[in-house]
Amino acid sequence: MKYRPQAIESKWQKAWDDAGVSRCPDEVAAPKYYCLEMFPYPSGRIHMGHVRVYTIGDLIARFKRMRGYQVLHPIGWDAFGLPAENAAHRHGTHPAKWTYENIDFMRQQLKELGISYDWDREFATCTPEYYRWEQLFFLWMIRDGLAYRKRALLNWCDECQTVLANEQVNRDGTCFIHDQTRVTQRELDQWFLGITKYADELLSGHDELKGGWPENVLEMQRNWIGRSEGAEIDFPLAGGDGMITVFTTRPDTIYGATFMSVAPEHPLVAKFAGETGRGKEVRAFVDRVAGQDRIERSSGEMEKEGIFTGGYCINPMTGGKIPVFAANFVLYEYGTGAVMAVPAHDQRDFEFAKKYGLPIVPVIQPEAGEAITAGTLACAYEGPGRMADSGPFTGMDNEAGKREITRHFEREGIGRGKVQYRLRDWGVSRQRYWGCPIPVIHCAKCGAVPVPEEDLPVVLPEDLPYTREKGNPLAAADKWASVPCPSCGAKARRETDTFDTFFESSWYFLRYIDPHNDGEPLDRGKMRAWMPVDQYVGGVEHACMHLIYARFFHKYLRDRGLAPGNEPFKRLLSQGMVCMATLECPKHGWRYPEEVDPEGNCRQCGEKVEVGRSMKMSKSKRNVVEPSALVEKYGADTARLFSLFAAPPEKDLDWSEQGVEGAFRFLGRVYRLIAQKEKAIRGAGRVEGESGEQARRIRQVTHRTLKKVTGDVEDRYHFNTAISAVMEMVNFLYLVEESAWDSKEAAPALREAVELLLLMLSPFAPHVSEELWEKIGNEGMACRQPWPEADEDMARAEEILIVVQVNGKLRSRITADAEATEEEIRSMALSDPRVREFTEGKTLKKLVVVPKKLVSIVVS
RNA sequence: GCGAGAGUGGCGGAAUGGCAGACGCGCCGGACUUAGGAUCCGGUGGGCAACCGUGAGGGUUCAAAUCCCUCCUCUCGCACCA
Repeated sequence: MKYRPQAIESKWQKAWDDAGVSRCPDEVAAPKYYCLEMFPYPSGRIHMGHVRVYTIGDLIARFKRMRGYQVLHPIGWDAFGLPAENAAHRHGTHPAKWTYENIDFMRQQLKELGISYDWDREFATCTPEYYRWEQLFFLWMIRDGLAYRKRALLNWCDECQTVLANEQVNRDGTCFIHDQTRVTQRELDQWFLGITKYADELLSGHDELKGGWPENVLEMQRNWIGRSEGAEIDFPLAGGDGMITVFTTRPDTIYGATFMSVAPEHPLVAKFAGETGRGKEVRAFVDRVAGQDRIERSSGEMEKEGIFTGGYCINPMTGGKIPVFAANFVLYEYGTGAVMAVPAHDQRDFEFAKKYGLPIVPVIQPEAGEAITAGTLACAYEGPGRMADSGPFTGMDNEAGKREITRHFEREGIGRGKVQYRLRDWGVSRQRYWGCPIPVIHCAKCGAVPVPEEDLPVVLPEDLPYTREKGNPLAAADKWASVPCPSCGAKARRETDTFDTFFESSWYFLRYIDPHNDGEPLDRGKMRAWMPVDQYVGGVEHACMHLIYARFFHKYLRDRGLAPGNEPFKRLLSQGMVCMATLECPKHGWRYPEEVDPEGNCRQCGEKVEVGRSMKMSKSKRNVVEPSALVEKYGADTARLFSLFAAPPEKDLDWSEQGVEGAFRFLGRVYRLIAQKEKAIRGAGRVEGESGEQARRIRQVTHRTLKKVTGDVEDRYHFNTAISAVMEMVNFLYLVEESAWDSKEAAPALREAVELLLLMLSPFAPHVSEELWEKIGNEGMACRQPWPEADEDMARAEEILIVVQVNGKLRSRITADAEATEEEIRSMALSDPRVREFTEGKTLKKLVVVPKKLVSIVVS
């Protein structure tokens, strides 16, 4: 009767596979449900984070299948990426070989977990069958003006020999992979996707996602997109041609603009400095600021400083001549790289003005309190108010003033209303080998020429010797790169950059619907049938990049008539990280398990090791747990149960070996309970009609548990409490007396209890549930049974415990008939002896009856 | 600095304004046993008690872990955004 998961699990994995329980036909024969977890990067082996996310997804998929949905639950591999190249450098292998070997290994690991994927739909993004279509999308984007080429300042890592996204730069200005390498700025020709064209819709689309997506993810996306409304204003240069254009959210304060701050990189800085003989000083400042890199410059703690460039411009409203400063806090990439400075109403400008002795002119007066003057201001007044000293706008409410002044700019042709985004267009070029080739040919005469559609795919040559230490071997692959220009036929050269790998992950969820279509990327009919993804599960670290890029892609493909609906992911579950408490030695800092002896002392110094802070599992911290070892020791069901039980899905999960033991013990308990009673259960009849008190009690527990579990899984996604409810039910069954199992009276109720227990457990711990389902003589597989409906009448209690409070303190508990009226409960409470002790001789002030819950009495 | 989230026993966590600490871990005790680190059963917030207890302080309410205000700490995201 011992629970031995290993034999059980391989048996049922094979049986499910043979029966095709998770295969999903294209034709939708029942309500569809598309359940998707973020696909893995094939880094070598799966880690606990994978176990967690795929277990959550599988629980939902299996539950929905039992609920009668036709569930699409696919898996694939996000297979292009830098780690493959790094591994290739280290081990002298080829990125392709490394990747495919990892996929084979990890596929096996996922299968060992019993995750119910439709493996027929599996694909890896590094195959031409997949990436050919994104090359096609890219050609469309060029044609639609959405993809364009731009010379741009970009983050550059010398070690990677490539451009990094802003998000790939660490806070300290180092590369996210090589944290010893400083990221520098480089100007390069790059391909960009015009994601900002969709900025407004990426924001307004949130209305559709509310309720289905966690609020914090929406908030992060809002901040990421960073919409601000304002105006662009042209400031003419004093005594010369040209102007400086600024963006401001406060056009109402323009009469108070007393100087101008521009980014040190702004071309006018050098111009002014040269013209006015301040070149040396200014250049020294600019060089110094350039040495502080971009991340540092925008890091808050940095001292705000600037230098007068020698130039002036004209405030177009006051006509005043105002000095132009180069300032380290102005970012060349944001807005226009120039800011009109209004020290009276912007704290940063205020500080700057104080530091450099620049005039402060208040132009907004608060409605209440004393009028502000330059002399009395201790800090900038950034609140609302009435405009002052503002020509014809004086006296106007400042919000109305924003609109009126902007209208005035537009009439005069000196400015315009503008919406500015923080979001920037997506640079997709990477100087990497292991990625999807950008389908473009560069010709000396014709420029960048798109590869004709009929010549797609541009296949990444996988037979290149992978020997270069740095940079992109594609750039050295002359044989591959030399081609005639498609337009003029002259000798030309392929683009040797590849796409950012976020390109692949931006549309894979669509391809799963039609993964083997070699005639077109997506089939419109199937898209309509299967989109959107009903439930997407993944880590919160993708809140901004992947989830915005994917939404953007989906909207673009929608505009091309390929993808239906406005949003690809209806519901999102952001699961927390898997963490592990670190062991801390007072002398040596954190240790990992093998550095600590069985008595809990540091092997190096013998000091007692303490349990330290919980940190995300990662190789670098050396606090990882190998899922395979876990499966080998305890079985997949235990690994799954533990990761669902230890924490609610959206919170971080603290790894605990003892917690795993607990999950294993529970499954053993279920196994023994049922295996021991196998015969009795097989022999028991079915519940029907009225039954005795014991049977009723058993059925009540069963149906209450079922109700709770169904609600927790379906509506609340509280998987941990669903499991605890099942545990309580098992504890209850252990306490049912032995004889009941063989009694004619109670045995049918116990049989029902066991059957429903196994069905409830099936999405959580599918293997052992299946085994026991078979053991007690049921036909068909547990995972294919419909999810049982709780019998409300059975679940209802006939007697209810009601608590009684006197003056807010709990004083007594009474049991009342479930149907008792408020009046009856009221008098029961008042006559209860325990209650009377506290009310005797006092006046009743108030009495509240909460039906079926409590009575609250106030006396004095 | 801005934004979001969190803070509950020795630990992970329960509790949709209504019995704080479900369930699990750990610990303690008992049973069974040649033996137990297996299994089964029981106990387990603090306090002798009245009572006290959900980061601290205030408020709303018959009733607050939950709602409001102030503050502290932690995590995450953004980071001088004009």
